[in-house]
Amino acid sequence: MPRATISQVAELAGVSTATVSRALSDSRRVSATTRQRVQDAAQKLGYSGNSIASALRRNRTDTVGMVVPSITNPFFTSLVENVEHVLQEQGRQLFLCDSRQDAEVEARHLRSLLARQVDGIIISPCHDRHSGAAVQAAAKRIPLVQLDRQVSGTSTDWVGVDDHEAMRLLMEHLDERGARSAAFVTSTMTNSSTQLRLIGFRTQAQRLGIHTREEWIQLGDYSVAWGRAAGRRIMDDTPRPDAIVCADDLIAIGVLRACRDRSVAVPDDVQVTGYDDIDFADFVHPGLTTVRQPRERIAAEAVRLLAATAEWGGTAAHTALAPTLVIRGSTAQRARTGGV
Amino acid sequence: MPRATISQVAELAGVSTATVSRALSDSRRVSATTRQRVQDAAQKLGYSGNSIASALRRNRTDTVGMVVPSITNPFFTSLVENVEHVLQEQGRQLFLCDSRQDAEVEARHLRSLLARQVDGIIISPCHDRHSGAAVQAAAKRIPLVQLDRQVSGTSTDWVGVDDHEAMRLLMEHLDERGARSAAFVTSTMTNSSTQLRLIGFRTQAQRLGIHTREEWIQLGDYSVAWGRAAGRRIMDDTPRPDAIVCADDLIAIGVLRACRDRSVAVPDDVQVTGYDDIDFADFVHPGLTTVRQPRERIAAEAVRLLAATAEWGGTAAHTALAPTLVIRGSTAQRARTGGV
DNA sequence: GTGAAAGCGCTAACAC
DNA sequence: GTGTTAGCGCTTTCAC
Repeated sequence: MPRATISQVAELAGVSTATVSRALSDSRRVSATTRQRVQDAAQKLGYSGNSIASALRRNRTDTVGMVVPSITNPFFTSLVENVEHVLQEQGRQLFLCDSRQDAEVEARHLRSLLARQVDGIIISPCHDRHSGAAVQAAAKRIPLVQLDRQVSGTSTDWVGVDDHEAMRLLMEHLDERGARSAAFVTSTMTNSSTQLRLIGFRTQAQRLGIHTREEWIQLGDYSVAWGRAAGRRIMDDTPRPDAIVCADDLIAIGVLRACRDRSVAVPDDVQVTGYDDIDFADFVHPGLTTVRQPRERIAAEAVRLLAATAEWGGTAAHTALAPTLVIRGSTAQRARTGGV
Repeated sequence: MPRATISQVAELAGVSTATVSRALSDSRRVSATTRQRVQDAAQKLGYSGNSIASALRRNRTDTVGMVVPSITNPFFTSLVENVEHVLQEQGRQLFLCDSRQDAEVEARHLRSLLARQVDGIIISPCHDRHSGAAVQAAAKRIPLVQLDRQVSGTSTDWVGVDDHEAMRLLMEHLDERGARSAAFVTSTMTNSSTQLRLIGFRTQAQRLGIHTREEWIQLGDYSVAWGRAAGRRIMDDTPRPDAIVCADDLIAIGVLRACRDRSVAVPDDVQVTGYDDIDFADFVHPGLTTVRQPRERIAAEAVRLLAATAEWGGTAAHTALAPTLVIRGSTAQRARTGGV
C-alpha cells in the first residue's frame, strides 16, 4: 500500500501543502479550524509523514549515530540504553552500530552514518590507532564525541571516567585490605582506556609498595572466557598474588570462576576486583568489588557535547568523570578475630 | 564544512550528474576513462554521497528497523548482534530501538521507523495485546516480522523457538533426574512466549506426574533480581520443590543466587533450569542447565522472511525452530552410589 | 556512452 | 493565516 503524501492530505483538506506542513508541525500559527480539518484528513488517510523528504529539505535528520566495539558487552549496552533514553526525550533517534572490535567494520559504519546524514556521532573507538583516520574524517564533517575510549592524537570531544583515579581507589582499597602483591588481567593494549588502566595499576602498585611481576600482567580480551583462562594461568604457573585486579567486570567474573576451578577461596586466599560495575557484578558470588562508572552521566554529557559542538564548533572538551568504589565480598574484610 | 554534492563532482570531472551517478554506482556501463575521472574527482572532493536524497528518489533506504523490549537483556542483544551481522553482509543497516517494555514507547518507535522509510521491521513486541494496534498498522505498510514473541491475533510473519517442545525437553530431563515436584518462576503473562512456556510447564508436569502447586508459580519479570526474590520466597514460604524451572536464564541465575543465600545445595537439594542459553549460563556455578535457542538461525530467518514478504506479499509464515537442551551442573546427576 | 530534464515529498521564503 | 514557488541531492527515463 503506497503511503499517503502531504499533497493528498492537502487536497482532501482543501488547503495547500504548505498549510498542511504548518498545521502538522505547528511551526507557525494556523487557524484552529484549518488545523482540525488537516488533522482529520491526515487521520483519514493514515498519513504519517516522510522524514526522508523532510530531512533532505531541512538538512537534518534528528538522528544520532552511535558506534560501540561490542553490543554484547553489558557496559556498552548500558551506555547505549542511557544515550537512547536521553535522545528520546529530545525526540531524536539513535542509529546503533556494532563495530565488532574491527576497525574496518567501524570505518564502514562511520561512512554509512555520514552518508545517512546523522546530526552527530557518538563513538567508542575500537582501536587507538587503526580507528584514527575514520574518526577524524567523520569529526571533520559533523559533531562527534568519543566515549570511554579515545583515539590517540584526535582533537574531538571525549567523555569518560578518570581511569587514573579509578585505579587509585581500587589499589588503595586493596592496600588497606592487606594485599602486598597483585596481578593485573586485561585486554591487549589496543585502546586508550585499557592503557590508562594498566599504567594506573603500575603507578599505584609502585606508590603503595605492592609487589607485582611481569607474568602477572595478562593481556587477552574483555570476556569472561579470557578472565577464566588468565586466572587459571596465574594460579597454576606462578606464586599466587594476594590480589587479582581486572580491567573490567567480565574478566573479573572469569577470574572468580577460575578461583573456584582451582579451589582458591575469595577473598581469603586471593582478593579480586573488577571495573565498570555491570549488573552482574552484584549477582556473582562473592559479590564483585569494582569501580562504578557514572553511566547516566556519561550518556547525558555525550549528548550535551554533541549539541555544544554543533553550536560552538572546534574547541574540544575532554570530560573525565569521577568513578566511585563499590565494595563487595570479593575483597571483604577477613573475619575479625574474636568477632561474632 | 559543507558536504560535496554530486554536481560538484560532475563539474570537476567535466561530465553530467547522471554520469557521475552511474559511474559511482556502476549501474550502467560507463567508459573506463570517464569512470576513472569521476572517481578521482570524487576522491579529491571527499564526496561521500547523500543517502537521504538517494533514498527519497529510489524510495528505499536499505535500512531495517528492529525493536526489542530490552537492550540490556543478553538474549535480545544476541539476537540484535546476529541480525546486524546478516544485514551487514547485504550492505544494509540496522535501526535499533529499545521499547523498554513500554507499549507506548514501542508505538512511537514504530511510527518513527515508518516515517523514516525503513524497508522492513523486525520486532519482538513487548505486550501481547497493547502492542497489537501499532504492530498491525506497521505491518500494513511494510514488511514486518515478529521475533520470539508475537502479538495475539496478528497475521504477520513470525519466527521463534518452539516453546512447547522446549518445555518438553526440560521437563523430561528433570523427570529423568528424579524430580517429582517443580516450581515455575516467570514474568507476568504479558506476552505470548511467556504464556506458552507456562502452559508447556503445566502440561508436561501433568503428563509426567510431576507435582506442582499454585504458590510455586511465581510471576514477576525477566531479571536476576526477580529470580532471587522469587527463589527466596519459594524456599521460605512453602515446602521446597525438587526443581525450580525458570522462564529465562536471568531468572534462573537469580534463583541460583537465592539458593546460595539460603544454603540450599544445587543440584543436590534442588535442581534449577533456565531458558535461552545466554553466555552467562555457562559461567555461573553450578553451570545452568537450559534450552538453547538457535539465535543465528532465528536472525537469518527473520531477515529472509522480510525479503519474502516484500516479494510475495500477504501470506504470512510462522517459523518455529527446534530448541536444544544444554545440560550443565544445575541438574547434574547425583553422584552414583559406589561410583569412582 | 553520455546528457537533459523531470521529480521523489517535503519545507521555507516570500507574497498577499 | 494561507497560497505560490523554488528547490534539497539524487536517480532515471528518454533522447541522441
